[in-house]
Amino acid sequence: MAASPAFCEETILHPERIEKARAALVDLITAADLAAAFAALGDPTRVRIVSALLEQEMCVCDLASLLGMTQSAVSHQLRVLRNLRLARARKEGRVVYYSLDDSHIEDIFARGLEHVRHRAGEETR
Amino acid sequence: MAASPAFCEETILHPERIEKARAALVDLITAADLAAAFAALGDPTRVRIVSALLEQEMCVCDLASLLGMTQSAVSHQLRVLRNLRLARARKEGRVVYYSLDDSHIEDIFARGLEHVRHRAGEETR
DNA sequence: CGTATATATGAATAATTGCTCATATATTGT
DNA sequence: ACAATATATGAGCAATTATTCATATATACG
Repeated sequence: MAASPAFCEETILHPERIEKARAALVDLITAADLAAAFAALGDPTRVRIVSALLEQEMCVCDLASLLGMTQSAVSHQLRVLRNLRLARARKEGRVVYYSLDDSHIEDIFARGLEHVRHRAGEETR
Repeated sequence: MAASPAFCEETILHPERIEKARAALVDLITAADLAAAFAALGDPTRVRIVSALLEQEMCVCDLASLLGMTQSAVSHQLRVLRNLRLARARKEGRVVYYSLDDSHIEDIFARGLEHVRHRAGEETR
């Protein structure tokens, strides 16, 4: 017996901490979903899009003009936000208006801003 | 006169919305900083590390054991979190204990979890 | 119906990134 | 000083991704 698992050859210093952490650890699926949601905010272009949509809903061509980017590039990024339910599309004729999907996004964005502005006040090195 | 800017050939549907959004739009530097912070949370491994650190501070080898990953891989990811001030290192002899750097992170993480769990309740397609 | 406009999308490419392996640094104990 | 241990780090590779270009879809207008 004692078939030691081949996938973990690591040293263990605090078994009780590992057990405690294992209870709190998010499962792989949740971790992947959560990472995907944060990754959607992990791009400067999408951050700027979200900051614009915080103010009001906007159509694709206005966003492209605002950001100084091509319609195609903006559309691709909007799809990312839409697929992850960070943004929502509303169609009116041939114009598609995008807005933020739920209030979680505004909260998360605001906290993120607090974090980087707090960090900006530190001397980094 | 009328030197039309070469970087924006896009159509404009609502000039007043663009002006309003321009006032709210985060600048490029802030967008990059914010995106970097979110991108740090945009990886499943780092999400799991953060979820473990929500419970208590942990050393590198315990984290490696918990996650079933090599010490090197975990150390690399911890550096990302540390560089962006999401995690903090405390050295005690040869053991380095990591913890979350500030309460923003816990808030952001919790809101993110709400978002994905809220989404999980929807029928996606 | 045909033309123009607003948006979406597929393919291709360049840049970024997560992990592994090997090795370096730092600390403890003998 | 030497060996063992905990962590950090540089190089390399495979996978992912942001943008561009070309084109497709959809709606409005004549």
